[in-house]
Amino acid sequence: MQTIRPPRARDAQSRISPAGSVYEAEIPDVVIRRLPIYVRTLQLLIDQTGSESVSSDQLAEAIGVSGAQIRRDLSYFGRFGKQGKGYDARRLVEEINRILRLDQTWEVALVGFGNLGRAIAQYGGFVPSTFRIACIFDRNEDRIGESVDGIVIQSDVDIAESIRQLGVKIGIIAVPQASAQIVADALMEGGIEAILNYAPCHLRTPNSVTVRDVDPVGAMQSMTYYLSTGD
Amino acid sequence: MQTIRPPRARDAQSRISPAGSVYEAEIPDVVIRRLPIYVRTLQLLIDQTGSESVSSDQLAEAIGVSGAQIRRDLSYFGRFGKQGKGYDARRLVEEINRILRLDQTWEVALVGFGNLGRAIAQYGGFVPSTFRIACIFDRNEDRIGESVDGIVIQSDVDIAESIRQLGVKIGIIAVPQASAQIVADALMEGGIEAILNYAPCHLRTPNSVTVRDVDPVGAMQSMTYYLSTGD
DNA sequence: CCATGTGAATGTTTTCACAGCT
DNA sequence: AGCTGTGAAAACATTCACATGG
Repeated sequence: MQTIRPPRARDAQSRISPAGSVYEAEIPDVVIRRLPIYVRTLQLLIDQTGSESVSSDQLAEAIGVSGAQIRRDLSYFGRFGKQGKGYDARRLVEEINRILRLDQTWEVALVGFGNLGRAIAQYGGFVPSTFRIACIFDRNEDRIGESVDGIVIQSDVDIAESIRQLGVKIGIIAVPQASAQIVADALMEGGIEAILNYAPCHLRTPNSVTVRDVDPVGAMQSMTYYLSTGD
Repeated sequence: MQTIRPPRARDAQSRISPAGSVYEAEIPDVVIRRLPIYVRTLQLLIDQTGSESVSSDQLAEAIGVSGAQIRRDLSYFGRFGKQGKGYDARRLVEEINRILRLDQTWEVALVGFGNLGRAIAQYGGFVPSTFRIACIFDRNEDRIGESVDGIVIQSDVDIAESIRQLGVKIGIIAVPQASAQIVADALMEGGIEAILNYAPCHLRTPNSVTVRDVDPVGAMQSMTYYLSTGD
């Protein structure tokens, strides 16, 4: 997934400088995007090796980045390590989850219940149940009324009202390109703040809405550039 | 899709400097990753507005980037525009497709035929049939032998031999994290050159193999950082 | 005029390298 | 001795702004 318009960090953390004055620390979005990988890999290291303590270089090695990058990234948020020792793995997981606000459950609206939408709904991978699909919408009459896991599929006409009612802040767009902007507009009308966009197109949204594009086809199409000639 | 280890451009284009000496123009991977979006959006503009000619600013506006970026990106590969006029949309599509080597069909190996793998196999979105799933593998006895679109699902034991036989260069990993590296190793043993990785982990590969990670969960987990407080 | 293509400037991200703490 | 946290440097990416040419 490669977002072309990089959403910038709004909602900047404020920090106190040594001199005591308050300044805004604008945390790069590229850093925010890496944090989930740190959490996931820390969890893996805990489960596999049972290690309590992890150094930035150990974590870096497992992820395939540099230790300096991890230290720099974490330094945006505070000081979590012990010199000479490393990081307490379990505590670091908690800290990052707190930073990312993954220490609570978020309800999600899924729009589009075709092949892709169905796969997303069935997917168990939103693992520690941080995310819960609270409502599903489709425009297809045949699908409306059908229910999955106790969730009745609603008409896309109800998107705005329904998500506002439920207070859902995160939406997943799994509809064809032609309807994606219309769906995005409806979600925004309902007060959405974040969109995971599977449609292969750019969504027009204000800066207050975070968008992440999931684009496996684009990823494939860019890899062919590097393939060897001569076959 | 967010690759953390950015694969660097190998296989650099060589160009002739004005003075006549040959130098390597290393094209940034971030540029390569944008090209599919340019093609896709150009196609959209052609279909929707029927415009023959497109300026960098028009294309940029449709994508949500700057015109300068598009001009700079294209300049890595040549001079495709007409001053005062813009780009011939149809020709630019062809040129970029040629650069990306999307002017041919690529056979793909899919590993993992669970929920996700099935969704990928059924997915019609590898649209202009640039990619064709040539073989599918799974480790589950029950699934082996099953056939989809005339493709018989094979045992994962056969990965290396089978893809070498067929000359497949692109693999899709749609297996759980625990098996992902094993599958990647098998694919590499069979001579794979590019991997689209849906497993939420870092794959250890030599630089000669391009990897793109597809990570919708990570994308979601990073968006929560920006959600409004207060409820 | 209009819009490309590109040096130069600017902005962003990563890495280096080491003082300082355990 | 080992590893963090971070200034400073380097590498990388984007934007500015304009000469150039249809």
